[in-house]
Amino acid sequence: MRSARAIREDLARCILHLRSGRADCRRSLARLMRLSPSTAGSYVEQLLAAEFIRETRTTAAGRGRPRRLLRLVGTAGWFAGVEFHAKRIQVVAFDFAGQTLRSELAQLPDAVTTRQILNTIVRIVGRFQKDWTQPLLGLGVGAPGVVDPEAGVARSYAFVADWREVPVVDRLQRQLGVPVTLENNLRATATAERWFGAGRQLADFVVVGARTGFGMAIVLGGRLWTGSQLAAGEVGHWPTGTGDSGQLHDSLSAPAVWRRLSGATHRQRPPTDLKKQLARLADPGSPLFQDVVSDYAHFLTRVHLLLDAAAYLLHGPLTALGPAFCQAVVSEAVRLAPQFSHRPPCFEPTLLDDDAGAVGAGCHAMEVWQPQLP
Amino acid sequence: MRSARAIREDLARCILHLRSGRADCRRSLARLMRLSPSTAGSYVEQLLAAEFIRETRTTAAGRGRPRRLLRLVGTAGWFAGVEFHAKRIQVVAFDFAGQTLRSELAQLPDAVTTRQILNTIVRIVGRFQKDWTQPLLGLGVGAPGVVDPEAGVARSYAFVADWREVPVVDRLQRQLGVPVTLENNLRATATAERWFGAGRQLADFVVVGARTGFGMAIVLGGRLWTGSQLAAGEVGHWPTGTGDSGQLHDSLSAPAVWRRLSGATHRQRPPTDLKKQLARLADPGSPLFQDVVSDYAHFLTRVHLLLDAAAYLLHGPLTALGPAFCQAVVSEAVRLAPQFSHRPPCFEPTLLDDDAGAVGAGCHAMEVWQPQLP
DNA sequence: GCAATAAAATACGATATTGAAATAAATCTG
DNA sequence: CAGATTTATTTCAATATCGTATTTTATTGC
Repeated sequence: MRSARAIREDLARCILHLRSGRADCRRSLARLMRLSPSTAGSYVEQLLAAEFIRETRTTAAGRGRPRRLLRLVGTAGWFAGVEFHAKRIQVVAFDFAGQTLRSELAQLPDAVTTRQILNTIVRIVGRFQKDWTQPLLGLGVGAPGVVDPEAGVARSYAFVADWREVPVVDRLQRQLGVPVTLENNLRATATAERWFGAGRQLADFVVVGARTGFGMAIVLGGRLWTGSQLAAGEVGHWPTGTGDSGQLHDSLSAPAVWRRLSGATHRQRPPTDLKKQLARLADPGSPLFQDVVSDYAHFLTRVHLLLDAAAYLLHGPLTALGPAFCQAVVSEAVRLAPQFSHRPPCFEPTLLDDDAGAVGAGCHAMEVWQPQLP
Repeated sequence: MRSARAIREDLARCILHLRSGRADCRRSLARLMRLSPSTAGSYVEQLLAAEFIRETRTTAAGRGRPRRLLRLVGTAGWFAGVEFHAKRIQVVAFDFAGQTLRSELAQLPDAVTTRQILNTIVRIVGRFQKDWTQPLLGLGVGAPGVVDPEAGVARSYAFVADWREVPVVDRLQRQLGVPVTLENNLRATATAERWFGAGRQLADFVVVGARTGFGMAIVLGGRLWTGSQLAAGEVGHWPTGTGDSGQLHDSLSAPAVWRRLSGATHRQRPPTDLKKQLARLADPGSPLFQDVVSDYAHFLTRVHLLLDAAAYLLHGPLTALGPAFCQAVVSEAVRLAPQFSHRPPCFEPTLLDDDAGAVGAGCHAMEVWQPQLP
């Protein structure tokens, strides 16, 4: 016999493999999970009985007996994902099969409070719940700043005054009555990449997040690395140059790049349509542009020499600078570290939308969900 | 039923837990491996029958029934570990319980060839084998340069002319008739830290290797990170400053630091007793010393902001500069990144000896070994 | 000294997973 | 088109692991 918990875990893993497309029939499940074909068959039978999955047609591709394709039943339930920062809150919902159902973006008032943020989450998700007859299976939250996923507590975030030691999971779980997971928003973005973006093919990659600040989320061997003090990827504080003048935040964040390209002063606020403005300012020939490229290349070179990840995915407004920007950065990196020439680092703008953080947060909820069987 | 392979793996894990001291009785084994008490008992019974472990006395610590302590039988066999670079080769042997049996250091001739290196390994290990009646259970090799552990092939190493695509594992396995593992020598050092050094308590740490070159080995979540192109930790190629002048090799490696402290020119060869010379040159008050400290602090700050590892362990001749050096680096790092002040990065000289690389290589062999039961 | 308490190890029936062989369903081959 | 080949699934007896209850062996308190 095996513990009921272990079996639930295995069944949940089956579902994750089917949802990701890594497996699509009994045999591929068996191969992926190192199970015997008979065990995979028995698991599938249970999941079929519980109506979590359904057998679609059998497709004959190639020689032997065709596979009996398995697909998740979308109507078995849905997951919600929330991501926010001081100014706005993004909520998405997708069904059991991973299909997006809804997406909602709400602006937050100036000087927003912790209370207001949590209430907004509850209100929007509650509305989704009311509009949907199927059960909400889990909610994932991607919060800015320092976040402790294990404890379910958001530790700190500079841009919301009273956001300190917020027991997000406890609070939302109580109010919504569903399992809640918490993760840093940039790391949630990395999870979205792993499920729906370039990370589907990659075991290890880095998300480079250039927004208000500048940070990184690191996935190595398929696992999100949060750091021993929950502070991995805080490269925005890297000192620039050898002196102790500024930090990378001041030169590589989205507002900083906008200022550098537009010639705006530090006092000028970045425009609300930052992406559009950046797209307009992108001129690969200009020395200002090349300065930015050079700084990014120095950064990329160092990170790639240290981590040797398979890909570096750029998120945030700077994607508006286009693939030419990333290509220029890679070229410059190869110049800085000639040994890269053999296989240059893969630094690319993300293919995901702006709701990637919310989607990724929902993915976290999806990853921890487990079926409850009779 | 379970596959014989899966059971062998579980039994091997039992032995690793017992050797590391994480477990010392049936119950603690069950807890660590998430087994039922009865299963743990049955495993222990098998290992006792095969004489891999032995029951020592029962110690009563605390209330309830005292644990029946389990210990590995040292005479069940032994492991060998080899580490080398262009100039010397280090071989160690330790028994099944992890006790060091022998250690041998051999100098290599100038312009040494691949053939000579492999022959030397075979000769020394063969001699060990002849002197020892118990069976050699595995040999681990820690090779310099780029190494592919999965393929068992050493890809390249600049300082041995014909060291390119060397099938180390194949070759040695054939000649010695025992399982052979291969790893980069600095990463092997990290494995030694994990088994016998500061890494015993740590799930994630970084080995900073300042020798002829300057590099890092990264352990995250207990797993050695080799990089997607086998090139993780090659920070020696980091460009220094924002210009494109030199790289960290030129300022942080052991010979470089010796030159900086002693005022020697680039043409002067570092002395053979580098450690002694460095110990003599260590003067925390001197501006030369503080320059080195500053450069190390810049490096540590960046790495710690990126990785947030629990510890950074300095290996190589620079340990002769004493703990004062590391403390100075940490102080300077805290000055560069004030957010560290709350919990400064742990940067310390290793407590292991110079044979750490060889020991770690042997640990790799130990980790992959599996019992063969009737 | 004798219950009460506590922790570790063992006993044993129940059962989930396994390996090997059988079966199923397609393509390929001559 | 029949048989060989290939791949996927199912069958079924064998058994390793589990959960629970029980036993063992110590300390503690009265």
